[in-house]
Amino acid sequence: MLKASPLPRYYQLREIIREKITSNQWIEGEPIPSERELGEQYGLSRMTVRQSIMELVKEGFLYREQGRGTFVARPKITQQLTRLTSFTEDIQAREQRPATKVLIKEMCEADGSTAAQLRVRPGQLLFRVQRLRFANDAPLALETSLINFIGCEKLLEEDLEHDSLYQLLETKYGVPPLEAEQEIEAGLAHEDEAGKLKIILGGPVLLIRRTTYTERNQPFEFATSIYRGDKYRFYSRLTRERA
Amino acid sequence: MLKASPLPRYYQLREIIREKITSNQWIEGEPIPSERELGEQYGLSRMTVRQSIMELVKEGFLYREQGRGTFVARPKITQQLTRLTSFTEDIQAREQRPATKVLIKEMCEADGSTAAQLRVRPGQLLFRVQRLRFANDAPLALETSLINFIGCEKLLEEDLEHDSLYQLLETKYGVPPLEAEQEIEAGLAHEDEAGKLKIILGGPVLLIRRTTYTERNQPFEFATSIYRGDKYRFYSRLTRERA
DNA sequence: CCCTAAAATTGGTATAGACAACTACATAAC
DNA sequence: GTTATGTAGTTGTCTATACCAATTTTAGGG
Repeated sequence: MLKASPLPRYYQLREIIREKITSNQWIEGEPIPSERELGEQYGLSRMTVRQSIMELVKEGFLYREQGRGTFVARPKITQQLTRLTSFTEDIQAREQRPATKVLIKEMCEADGSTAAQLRVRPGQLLFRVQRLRFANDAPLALETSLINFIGCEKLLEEDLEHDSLYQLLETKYGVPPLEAEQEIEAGLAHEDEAGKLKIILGGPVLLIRRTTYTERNQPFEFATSIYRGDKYRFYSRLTRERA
Repeated sequence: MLKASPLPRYYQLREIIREKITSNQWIEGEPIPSERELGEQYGLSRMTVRQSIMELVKEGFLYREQGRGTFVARPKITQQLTRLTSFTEDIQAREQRPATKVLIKEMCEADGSTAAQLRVRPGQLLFRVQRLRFANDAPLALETSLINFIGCEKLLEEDLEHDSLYQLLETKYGVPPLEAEQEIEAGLAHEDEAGKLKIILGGPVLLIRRTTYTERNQPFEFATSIYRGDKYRFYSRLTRERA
């Protein structure tokens, strides 16, 4: 029987199952106990067990076949790399060592397109930070973030080379990043970018534009990043409903 | 009261709600009826209504705030462009006109890395098709697919310039594409690719590798695509759990 | 031995109800 | 006027149950 108070039961069971999978206690391709069995084992109703399992199916850890059972899926890269994460978390998930150098940190006025993305009026004061990002001491990306929320000017005081911006926003400012929309395209490094990323002029780069949302579906960040094409891959997972 | 027989009730209600949103009957930022209200309206229990709503939340059509209600989200590009789709469906969602020219269609033997991806032994006979993909009559991508399933050699007889491969696999061959894992990186066009895509040598391109899975988590396709960097953007949506 | 039919098992859908956590608003107390 | 407090309404969690659909297993019959 799982304890009731701190975290929801379906959450606790989900993490227990996730642990069984990642620690290889439950073997790839093999069935896990049925919903009814798990319910009995942990003293939970079938619907609660079901919620735990369905979330892990959506994340790609399990797959189900009606009438057959629930099975452990082959480990996938995307299980680790498709959550909304900060640069720090992303690079650590890739088992590299992240580092950051702040190039610009200032307040600036929103131009037309930025204002539209962040749903503010043009001219609104935004916090702007440009950071050069490193992985294992090699420059990997040049990232420019424009951030808007009430009190965002306090970010000027923060040490963004050693503290994670997303961490600060979530814990100290009450602006948890919950969702993001990204677009990715291929481009060539211009002179300034090539110099900062230490690649040749015209080298391949990934251009990423991200709008990040917090509670109430409110966009608070619009970020433009340039990643070295030879050192960074982007991963994604797609699903389709059956007919 | 929704009818019982053909499709699940939560599915019917989900599509009703989706329609209310896309037709602007329910307004962006405004609350939709509560779970209990919807249940009463359509003769459904609260948990059934909840399932419909939760799926639309995951797709980005709605967002919820505990204690406040469920609200219509601002329309997002990713609502249309992050499902696992065929090239045809993808280009149509972007409101362009797709076309295809088949360059190679043959059976070939799996090399080591392909065999690992598709979980077969090296030397296994695979169906291989290379297609040049067009949007609005301009070349957009060069795509090479390696496909493995029992009877895949029958694909040699198919007209892959006018029929959708995924459509055929799902309806005629019993191999529905259900999930895919992709990796994306930036590169430069080589001579052969530049010629076929009608871009200059060294132009920016997106390199996409996709492994596609069908029932029982079985990989059946490994595809490598080269997209023109100046004409194609890739979209994705990321989410994060709250702390 | 093989084939068929029935039974058991599994996930899929759906219901009804309960309480908790949270928000907004009205009301009362200060 | 301002601050508590209560109340109603909302989503979040959880239970217990029932039946359906698909598959596997078992039992039986040839």
